[in-house]
Amino acid sequence: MKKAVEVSIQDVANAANVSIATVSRIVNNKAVVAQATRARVLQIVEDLGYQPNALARGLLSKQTHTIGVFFPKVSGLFSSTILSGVEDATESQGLCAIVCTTDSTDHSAKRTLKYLRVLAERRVDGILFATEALNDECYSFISKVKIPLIQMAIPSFRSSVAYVCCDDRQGAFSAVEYLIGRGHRDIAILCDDGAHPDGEVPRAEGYKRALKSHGIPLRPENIVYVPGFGFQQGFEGSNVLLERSQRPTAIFASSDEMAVGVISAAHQHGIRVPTDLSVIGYDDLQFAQMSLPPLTTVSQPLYEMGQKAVELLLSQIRGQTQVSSLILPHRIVERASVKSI
Amino acid sequence: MKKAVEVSIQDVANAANVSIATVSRIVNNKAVVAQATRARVLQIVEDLGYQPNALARGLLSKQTHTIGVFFPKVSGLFSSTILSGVEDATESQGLCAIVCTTDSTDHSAKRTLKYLRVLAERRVDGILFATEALNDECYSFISKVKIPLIQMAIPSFRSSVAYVCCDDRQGAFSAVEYLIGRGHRDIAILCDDGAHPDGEVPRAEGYKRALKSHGIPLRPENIVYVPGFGFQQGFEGSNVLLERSQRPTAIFASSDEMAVGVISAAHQHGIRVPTDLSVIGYDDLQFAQMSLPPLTTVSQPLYEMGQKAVELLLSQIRGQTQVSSLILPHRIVERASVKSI
DNA sequence: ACCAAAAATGTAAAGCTTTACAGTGCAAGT
DNA sequence: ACTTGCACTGTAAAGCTTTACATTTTTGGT
Repeated sequence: MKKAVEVSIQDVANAANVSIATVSRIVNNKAVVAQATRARVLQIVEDLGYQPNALARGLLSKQTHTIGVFFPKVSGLFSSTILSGVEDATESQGLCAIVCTTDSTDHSAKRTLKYLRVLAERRVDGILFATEALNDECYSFISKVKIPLIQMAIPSFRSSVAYVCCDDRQGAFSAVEYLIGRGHRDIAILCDDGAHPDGEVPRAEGYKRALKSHGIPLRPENIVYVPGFGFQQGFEGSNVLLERSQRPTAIFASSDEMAVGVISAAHQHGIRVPTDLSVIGYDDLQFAQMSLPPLTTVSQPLYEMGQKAVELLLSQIRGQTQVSSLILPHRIVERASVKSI
Repeated sequence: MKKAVEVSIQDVANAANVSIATVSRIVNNKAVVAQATRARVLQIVEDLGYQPNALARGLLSKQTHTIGVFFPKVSGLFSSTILSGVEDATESQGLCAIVCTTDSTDHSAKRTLKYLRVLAERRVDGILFATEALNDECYSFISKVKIPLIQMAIPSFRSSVAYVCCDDRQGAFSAVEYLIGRGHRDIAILCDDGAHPDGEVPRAEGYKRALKSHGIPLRPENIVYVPGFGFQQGFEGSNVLLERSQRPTAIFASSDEMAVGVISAAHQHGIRVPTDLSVIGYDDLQFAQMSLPPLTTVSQPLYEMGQKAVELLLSQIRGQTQVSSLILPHRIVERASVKSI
């Protein structure tokens, strides 16, 4: 489908009996032009429905006002909340955001690399990378083509790439300390075994520290690793905990989804939450309020994270200079899934 | 930040001692070139890290391989599931998707119009519009600039714009019929009062028809309109139903979110679901499985909807000819929130 | 009325591709 | 040896802007 009539700056210039330079100046409000001319040209722009061609502009200015945003998957509240922040920020800054999904099952990062190539060809101004540590091949590509990059929701172990996230260790620490403050001593944790950039599991670390700092001995069987952050993982992972003779009084789940998995499993075992078992989640996604009982959880400011990431990226794009990372504060939001004992 | 070294086709041509035409031919695999030349040039492309400039390409070809995707908001499972389908389809077709949020509270559609202008300047190949009926100003803009357009998840009342969605009336009919089949007679519906393109509320229509076709008299107080599809609306809207002396035995909620709102409200009233009250939802979002009890609901293939919409859009882009709309099938997925009586 | 300076406008190049058309060189047919 | 045709490769235009620089017009001072 050939676009019907592409009206160009030349057409406007002809119709107005001026040169294209003048039209350009008027459209971009750049230099001073005579009032009369301006009015006339503007009228013609209107009549003809002239739309400056962003491609030609970008070709010249070497700026596309476009960024790419990567998520492992986009169909989930975690990603989409971040994306929402990103989109609001880009919109208000006059940028466009291209969504890219990395497909975390694809270990060779083929899809990511393909996207990266495409974005490089499109000369995007920058890239936001969420949740997943960047593999080496991808990273070296990005640094070769010199596209500004910010990581979101996960710290970067490469000093050359800035990030914005929360301190998971601290968040976990707070969560466990909260439980301890409510009188719990036998506390289990459900966490993802996914490899963190540092090779550790920060939420498990925070858990251990909280216990230690309160002089509570660590029962190794209270730490259960599961493959992922989903409902299913929470459900299955908690079964082993719930079937134990000496059941923990509280479970710290590494995500809200897992937490509601735990609640479902408990329900199936006839264990009441929070009467018989306390549960605390992580993230504070929308459905934390919607669960029964409403979930007490560690709130991460995901929306702001998206916004801030755009700001950081922008200052990197404009400033050239390496920008510093940002650790956003978490906080506990108390609802009804934890009982004091 | 000026991009450091933009290596162009000319650079490659120089390094290889050929003309840019030859390089272009090789890079695009267009015409036949000598084996030796091809190899040499390819090597140099590699060495120099040449990336063809998509802007220049687009300028010439008048195709950007980019589409814009509009949602009222993106931070919710409904939108993000559709988006996921869209993204998968675009990725596999070598397109990029720009996400645009319309901000449904903005009745003048200022944000939408701004985005539309931006997308027009970028010469996107097409536009996908989800969930909301296009207002007249936006529509006339789109048709003026002749950008192919497909609507998703909501039928269009303009014959010139094709759409892909489910039949809500039918879906509601199925839901209510399902309840009737389980012995329910006193069935309430909770639905959004938002203006539909046709000015009717299709899910309420389906509800009425189902009742009628089974000879069940309609109790007007069993239809409650609420402003929106959220948890809160479900919660509050159901209160009036639950506090009635003669409580309905089943509630059909127009969305899963509303349905879990209903369940929460019921819980607060000491009413057990499904023992004392049956609830059926709509959409089958991720948390329908996660609720307690797991939610029986009308499943809409949102992911496929996104995929199909891309296909439709693409055939409109390529084919020029007006494409036909698509009604996707819904189905009931039975979980545990409805009891037979 | 004339000149300098200021204001307004025009010219042309550059930015990077693709592609129609025009070569060039060589093998094969006569 | 000459022509034909083929396989390759090069030239240049076009696509749409922005902008440095050049040119024209206007203004205002004397």
